[in-house]
Amino acid sequence: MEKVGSWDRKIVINELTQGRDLATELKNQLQPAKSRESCGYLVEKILSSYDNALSLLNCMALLENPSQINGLLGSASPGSSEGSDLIDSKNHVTKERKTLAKWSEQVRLGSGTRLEDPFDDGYNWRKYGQKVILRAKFPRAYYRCTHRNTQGCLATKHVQRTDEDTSLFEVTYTGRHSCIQESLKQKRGNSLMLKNDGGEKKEIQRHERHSCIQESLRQKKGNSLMLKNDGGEKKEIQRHEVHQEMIILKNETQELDTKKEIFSSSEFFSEPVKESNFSASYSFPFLSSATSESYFSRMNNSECHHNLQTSESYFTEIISDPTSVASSTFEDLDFSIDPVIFDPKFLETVEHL
DNA sequence: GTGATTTGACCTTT
DNA sequence: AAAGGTCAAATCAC
Repeated sequence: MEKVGSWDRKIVINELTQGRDLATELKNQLQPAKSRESCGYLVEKILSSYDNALSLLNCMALLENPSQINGLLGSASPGSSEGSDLIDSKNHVTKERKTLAKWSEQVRLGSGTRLEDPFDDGYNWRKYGQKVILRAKFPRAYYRCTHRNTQGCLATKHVQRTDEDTSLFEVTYTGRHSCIQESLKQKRGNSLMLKNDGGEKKEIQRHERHSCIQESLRQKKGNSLMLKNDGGEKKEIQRHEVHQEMIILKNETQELDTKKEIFSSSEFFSEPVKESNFSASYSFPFLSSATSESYFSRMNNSECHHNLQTSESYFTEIISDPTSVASSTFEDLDFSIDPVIFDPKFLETVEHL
């Protein structure tokens, strides 16, 4: 456990460091009054970093004290663990609503705008319910993220048409997205393509690049990737440089330099509508279609993976194979992680989710 | 056939 | 206990 703690600590330190850096960047953005959208994106990233750090700290506390796991995962009694998922008598999962991030905004339906347009916030939502609200003329519609099952994203929202102004809608969001959205990249442009062994392409959004690269790196067995600018000039990044991208695992200053070199801040945080002058074509021969979906379906209800945008697959591999932890997963990395022995009761609990 | 929506029932929160 | 929130079977759309 001790080793896991020190390993996770690196991730937490990195998340907090990233949050600080993003806050600094936001500060710089605010000075010349840059676009609202880029500022909003930065805020989102900052909050996400802090969420990740806090979620990790919660998980670490659990791993260090497995006796808490019953309270977290199995008990239906409210208030057993802050922000945790709970399982009710019918094995349903409910979230303690009061502990989730919640905010609302008002959206006006302009003339010529289709009804669904104001709610197209770039994320994919799936309607899961509608409810008549007391003293409200119009029913409230409930949506959750389409990627709830596949990526374990717990973001939800509800949309309520206001009584006074029928063109005005109040949209209340609960929980931030921990998923990678397909639609956002189309809206904002500056996408890049990932190609796997079979030639199957996967497009990723500009702001998703870093996490996506990290995800690809986690899949191991890669030697290089290619960057190509508008002039067709290619730049190959070798595997040892790729490792520098893994700020999640190695919190060193040189990797920040590498990141800046690939995605210079001016381009990375530029106006979303502008096309990037540095389109990238990545080829990851090691990018497989393997996902942690089976894990998500089992771990879907655990705070341990919620919001762990950058480390969920680590937990996946650690937990899914207790007999060969770490050494196989990270065999090509520049560091080693000592094997971890999990409490069998913990693994049993996870299996039953 | 697959994925999204509808809707009544059930659960949680206050 | 009432109201809000979620689930899941039935239904719809493609």
